[in-house]
Amino acid sequence: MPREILVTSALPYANGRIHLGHIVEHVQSDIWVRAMRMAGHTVHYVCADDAHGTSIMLRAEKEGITPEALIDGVWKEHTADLRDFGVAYDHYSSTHTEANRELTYRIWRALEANGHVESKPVKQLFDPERQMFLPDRFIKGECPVCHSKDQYGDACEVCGSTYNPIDLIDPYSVVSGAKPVEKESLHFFVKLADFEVLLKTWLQERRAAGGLQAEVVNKLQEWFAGGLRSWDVSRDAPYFGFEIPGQPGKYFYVWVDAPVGYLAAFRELCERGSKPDLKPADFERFIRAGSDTDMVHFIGKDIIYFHTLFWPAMLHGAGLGMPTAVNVHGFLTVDGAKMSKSRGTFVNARTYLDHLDADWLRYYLATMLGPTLADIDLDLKAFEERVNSHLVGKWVNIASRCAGFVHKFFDGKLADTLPETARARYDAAAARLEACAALYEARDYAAAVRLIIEVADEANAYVADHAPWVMAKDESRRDELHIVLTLALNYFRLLTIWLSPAVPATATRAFEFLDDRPARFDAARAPLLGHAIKPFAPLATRIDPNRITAMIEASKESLQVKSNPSPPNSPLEGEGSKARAAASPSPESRVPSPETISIDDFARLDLRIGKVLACEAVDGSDKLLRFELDAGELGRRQILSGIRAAYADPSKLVGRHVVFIANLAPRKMRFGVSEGMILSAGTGGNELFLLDVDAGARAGMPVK
RNA sequence: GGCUACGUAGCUCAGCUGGUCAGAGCACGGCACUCAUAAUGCCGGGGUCGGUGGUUCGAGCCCACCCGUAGCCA
Repeated sequence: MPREILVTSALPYANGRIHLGHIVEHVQSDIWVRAMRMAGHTVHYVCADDAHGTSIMLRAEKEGITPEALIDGVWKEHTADLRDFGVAYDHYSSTHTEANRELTYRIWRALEANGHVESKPVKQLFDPERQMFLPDRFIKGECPVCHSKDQYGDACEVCGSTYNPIDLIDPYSVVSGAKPVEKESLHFFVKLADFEVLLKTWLQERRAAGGLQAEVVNKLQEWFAGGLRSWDVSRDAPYFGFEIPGQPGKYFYVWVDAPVGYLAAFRELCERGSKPDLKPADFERFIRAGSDTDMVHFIGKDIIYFHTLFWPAMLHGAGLGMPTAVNVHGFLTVDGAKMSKSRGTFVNARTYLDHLDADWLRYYLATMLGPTLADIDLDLKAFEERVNSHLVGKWVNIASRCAGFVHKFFDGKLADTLPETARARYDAAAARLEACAALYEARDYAAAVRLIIEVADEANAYVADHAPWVMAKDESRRDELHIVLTLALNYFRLLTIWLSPAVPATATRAFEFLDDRPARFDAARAPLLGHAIKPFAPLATRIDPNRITAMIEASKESLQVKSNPSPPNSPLEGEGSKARAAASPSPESRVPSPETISIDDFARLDLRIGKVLACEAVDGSDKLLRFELDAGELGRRQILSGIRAAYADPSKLVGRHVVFIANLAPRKMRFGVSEGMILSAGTGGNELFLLDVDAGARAGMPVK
């Protein structure tokens, strides 16, 4: 039964660029939308920039422009990035629109009228210089637990503890540097507890219907167990956002109007009349309670809370329909680790596009994406191999190896009919791939692609078994040859149809070659016969690994911010590891080893693993860094180490493991006692590299 | 700290309600083929399914504990 579905992706924040983490989500939803359309459903696909909040206000100020100018520029960039990744929104709006203001007000007034709003005074830190309340992330100070300096107001990055910004020692405003003062102000709250029963019912019902993943519901049970607190939805001026009606100086917290932005974008789409199947009146039909249309959200696991508690509660409280599904995905890691600016694995969408093809990443992501919220890893080597092998070696290769014969011997035309055995073969493959429709719908793209590639293997084996290049030499076998080529190219068409949601641009080129434009999965049921194809041109090229390397290099943020006219091979300028490797002496030319020592001599050294708890430059010294190490059973160690020239940003070292000598006699220095020595490789100066240890090692472990 | 996931061949992952479940792809080795973007086909080596106990006639699959990883704690 065809459905009418409104699909959204989480709104990217207008205070930053689109990066590969965002792309996972937009590609996931885009593939879903394309697949659902090909299955015959009517889908409306919208998104928007999330344009409000303190961060945007302050950044605009810093750049000396209005917030409107800032978000306008970012919008242009975001939409171009997404478009070039093949993500085809019907409409991409912004939360800073009149449509959104109206809808936000409408929902708010309904919540108020239904008695779901309360107000009470709240004490918060206030910047007396800037005359503004400070969000947690805009206050820094010393951690009340481990006493690390310069920690944010919500949590300590060194010891991981969470606290209230009021508990920070010596807090200061990130905005002005002033010492914040406590100040009271009236805040407005949505009484979430009013919706507890409703939400529990909704969650169970959605879970049963497949609209929510079991893991998500589990997660939410925790929050229910703790009781639902009222949700603080107001912020005081100055704030870039919508003023609360009837409350001058009070603004809606950005998380109120952000999800409403889904609906506002959809309303704009309805009113714009750009889609023949959508009229202005459809808006109310979609959003009303009890609508038979669907609303499906795609989000990351970090914002589950907002979309499964606040958002449905707001909608219901305002008398509107709740979401049909909230599909949650995990985070993207690169080469098994969190994206890192210094390693160059924090890649902006545009940087990727400057070096690589969008469909390559879309394909790789499709092979990794499943219905769970497991994180997905972009393994750069696997990415290269899989794209080259699957896309070029298996899929496109089928067309590439057959096209020449068809043009040479048959004037570019496929056979008019397939004999029974060949037809049976086609039908079996087509029937097998129909399972992909359900897999796409269930967001198990990885399973769908696995199936498709299995059939591609089958197709290549078929070609190899029938060896058209042998038949081609025998004029009496022309008909036989024609059949083999026709079936092989129909395999190719079949695969292309099912692959097209994942790799739309490449599929479009493939269909141009076939001179065929199937819009539905249904088209795969009947093979293409008696049909002329176009000359073959390469549909997809292999990934040159150098381009991946170039992309990573381009993404590296120099650790050394200040421009230091250093030698070209400075390790701090974009790593330069290859340059160093090339410059290092060959094994043959190595300096002769110093005299040998006995195992006992070595045993005298107590080498240990230490975890860096804190690291900072020592005031008054231009060489020293002060380390605080977790040495496991040995407790904590303070070590002063002269490697500052090589590690300009000591905070980046916090959390990593180092190797140090634990039984070196403590040494009193001008800046304190150093209890050991941290090992690093290199010749000194800025040519120093801390030793690393493989994952699994723990603080305090002996090194032997 | 509490909670929630996850931990299967070198790499990325499949393994449905416990009973050919020890698998696939890539990588690697050998052979074949030469139509094709050195693409394709066939064969092969490789894992005590994180660890330890337990439930069961039988456990990657269920339970407990431990270790490791990730995330969440409004």
